[in-house]
Amino acid sequence: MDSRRITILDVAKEAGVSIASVSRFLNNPTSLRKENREKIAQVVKKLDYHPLLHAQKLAGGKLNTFGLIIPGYEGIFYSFYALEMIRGLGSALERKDIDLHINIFWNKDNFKNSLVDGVIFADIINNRAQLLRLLKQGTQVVVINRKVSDIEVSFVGVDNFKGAYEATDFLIKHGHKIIAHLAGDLKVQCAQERLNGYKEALKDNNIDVNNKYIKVANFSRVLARNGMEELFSLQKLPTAVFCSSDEMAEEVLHFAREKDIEVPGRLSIVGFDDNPRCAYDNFSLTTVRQPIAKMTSIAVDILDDLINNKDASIRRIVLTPELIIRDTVAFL
Amino acid sequence: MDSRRITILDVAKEAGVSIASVSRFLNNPTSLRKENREKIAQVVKKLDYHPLLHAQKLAGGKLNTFGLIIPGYEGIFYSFYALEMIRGLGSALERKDIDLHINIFWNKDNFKNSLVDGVIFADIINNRAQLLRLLKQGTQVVVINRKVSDIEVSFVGVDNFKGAYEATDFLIKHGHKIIAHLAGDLKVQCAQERLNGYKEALKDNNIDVNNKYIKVANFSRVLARNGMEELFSLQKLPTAVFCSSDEMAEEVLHFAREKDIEVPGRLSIVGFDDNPRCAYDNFSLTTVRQPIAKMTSIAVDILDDLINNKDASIRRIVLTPELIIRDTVAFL
DNA sequence: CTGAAAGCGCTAACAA
DNA sequence: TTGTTAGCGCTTTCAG
Repeated sequence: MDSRRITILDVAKEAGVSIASVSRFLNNPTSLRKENREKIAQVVKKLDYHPLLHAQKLAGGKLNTFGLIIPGYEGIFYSFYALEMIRGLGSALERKDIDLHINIFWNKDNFKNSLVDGVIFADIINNRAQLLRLLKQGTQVVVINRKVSDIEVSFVGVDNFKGAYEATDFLIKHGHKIIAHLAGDLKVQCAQERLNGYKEALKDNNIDVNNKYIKVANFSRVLARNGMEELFSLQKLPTAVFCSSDEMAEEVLHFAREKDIEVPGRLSIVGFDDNPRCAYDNFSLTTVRQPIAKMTSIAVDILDDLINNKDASIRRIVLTPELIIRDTVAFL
Repeated sequence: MDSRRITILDVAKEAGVSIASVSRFLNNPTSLRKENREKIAQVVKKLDYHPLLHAQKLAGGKLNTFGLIIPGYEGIFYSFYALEMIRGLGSALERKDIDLHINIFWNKDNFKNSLVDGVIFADIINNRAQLLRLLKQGTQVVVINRKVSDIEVSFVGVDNFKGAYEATDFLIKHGHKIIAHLAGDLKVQCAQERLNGYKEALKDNNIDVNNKYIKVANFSRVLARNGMEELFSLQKLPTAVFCSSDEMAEEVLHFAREKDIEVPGRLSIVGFDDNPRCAYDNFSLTTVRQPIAKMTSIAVDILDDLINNKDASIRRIVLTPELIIRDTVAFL
C-alpha cells in the first residue's frame, strides 16, 4: 500500500478525465459539463483530495491567503485595537473565503510574502523598511490605520485629529477649561494626531495649551495611572481628561474610584476606541468610536481588487470617527 | 525594460555558474568553492534575488515556517497565556530562523498546511477535527498545553493538577478550611485539571468539597467578579480563594479592595499563571507559575526534529509548574 | 467542453 | 566541486 500523496493525476485517472479538467473543476467549475463536474466532485471527496497550495501558486494560481503584519510592540495583545483588527479582518475575509496569516513584526523582517497573495499592514511602527521591501518585490499591500503620504501605497485610516478635536470641543462646550490629555505613544501616528486635535480644539476656543496637563502615557495603564497621580498633585486640578484610548480612560476611572473623585461630578472623562468593556464597567464611558470593522472590510476589498484587477490603482480612504456620548461627561 | 521576477537562472547566468550551484549556495553554501560562493553572493545581492518559497517547497525544500493554531475563543487576546505563547514561540523560532504563521481558529478549518513545514497547536478547543485532518494529511504536529491521550501526537503540557493541588494544600497548611475556587472554562483541559487538583487537596486533608464554594468563571473578569459577589453573600465566608488564572485573581484583588476586605488578613488569594502584571500590582500575588517559555521552546525542538529526522518519533512531555510565594496568603 | 503539453522556479540525484 | 536533467503538482494556452 502506497501512502503517496493524492495528486491531481490520481483524481483525473479515477474520474476518467484529464488533469486539465480536474484543474478546471478546482478553479472554474462551471466550465465543465455537469456530468463531469459531478463525477470529479465525487472522486475528490472519495479520495479526500486537497490541492497543494504552493504547487497552485507556482503554476500561476492564487493562494487565497492574505498576510497581516502587526507591529509587535509591548502589550499589543492587550490592546482592544489589535483584537478588533484581527476579528474584523477575519470576518471580512471569511466572506471571500480567504485565509489570514498573521505575522508579528518583532523587529525582524522575516515575512514570507511569497506565501500570500497580498499583505495588510496594521499600522507601520518601525517597519517602514519592510513595507518598502514588499512593495519593491511587487507584493500588493494596503495599510490600515496610518496615512502614509510619502510612499505610493493604498491605505485606509481614521481622522484621529477630527475625533480628538470633537471630543475636546465637547468637553469645552460643557464648560471645562482645564482639560488634561493622556496621550498614547507618539511614535504611533494616531496618538500624535489625537494630541494635535486636542491642542487645536483648545486653541480654537482660546484656551492655552499647557504642557503640564499633557501626559504621554503610551497607551499603558501603568503610565496612565502615573500621569493621573501627577495631574492630581498640580496646583490647579483638571476638571476633565481626554484619553487617547479607552484602556487609559478605564485606568482613570479606577484612579478616580480609589481616590473618591466623583465621575463625572468632579472629573469628566472621554476615551477613544469604544471598547465595549468600558461601556459596561461601573461607568459607561463617553468615547470616540473608531470604525475598525469598516476599516478592515474596506482594506480587504481594496487588496482583493489590487490583486485581481490588473488595472486597479492605489486607493486612500479616511473614515470619520464618531463621538459616543454616554455618562462620563458633565457640565461644569 | 523587463520587470520579470529575478529567478535562479538570472543569478546563474550573471554569476557564470549553473542553477544547481546557485541552489547549493542557497541550501548548502559550504559545498561550493569559496570563489564561486562569493561570486554568487555578490550577484544575489546585486540582483536582490529572493527565492520563491512555494517553488522551493514544491521542489522538495523547506519553507522554514511553522504554523501556530490558536483556538479563537472570546477574549483570547486578553489572556496572558496566549501572548506568552506567541512570544515564547517567537523567540524559540528566531534562534532557528524559522518564521511563524499564526492562524486563529474561529470555528472554521481553513488552515493551509501546505504553506508550512509543521504545525503547533496552542491547546485544542473545538478543533480536534482539524488536528486529525492535519495528521491524516501527513503534517507534523505538536500540541501545547493539552495532553491528548487518544490521538497519536506529540505534546508538551503542564501538570495542572499538581500545581492546583500544591496551591490548595499551601492554603490548607496556612490554616484555611473554607477555600473557594474560581474555576476557568471547564471545556479547557487545564481548567478541569486545576479544579480536580483543588478538590483532591481538600479531600486529602479531610475537608469536604462544597460546590457552593466553586464558581466557574471561565477565566473572565466579569464572571470572577460575579462569583465573588456570590461567595461573599454566603452564610460562611471563605477565608481563601484559589483562582484558575491570575487575571481572575486580579479581579478578586479589585473586589477585595472595593469591599474593604483586607488581603491577606481576611482573604488569602492564590492565582495561576504568574502574570508579571500581578506581581507589581498593589499586591504581589502568590501564584502558580507555568513554564510557558520552556513549553514553547521544547515544542519547537520536537517539531523541528519531527520534520528533519525521518526516524524521530512522537514525544510527550509534561512539565511541573512551580508555586511562587509572595504576599497574598496569610496564616489564619 | 475537453485533452495534450508547455512551463512556473526550484531541488536533488546522477554524472562528470 | 560542478553541471545536466528529471521532476515536484498544478494552471493555462492551444487545438480539437
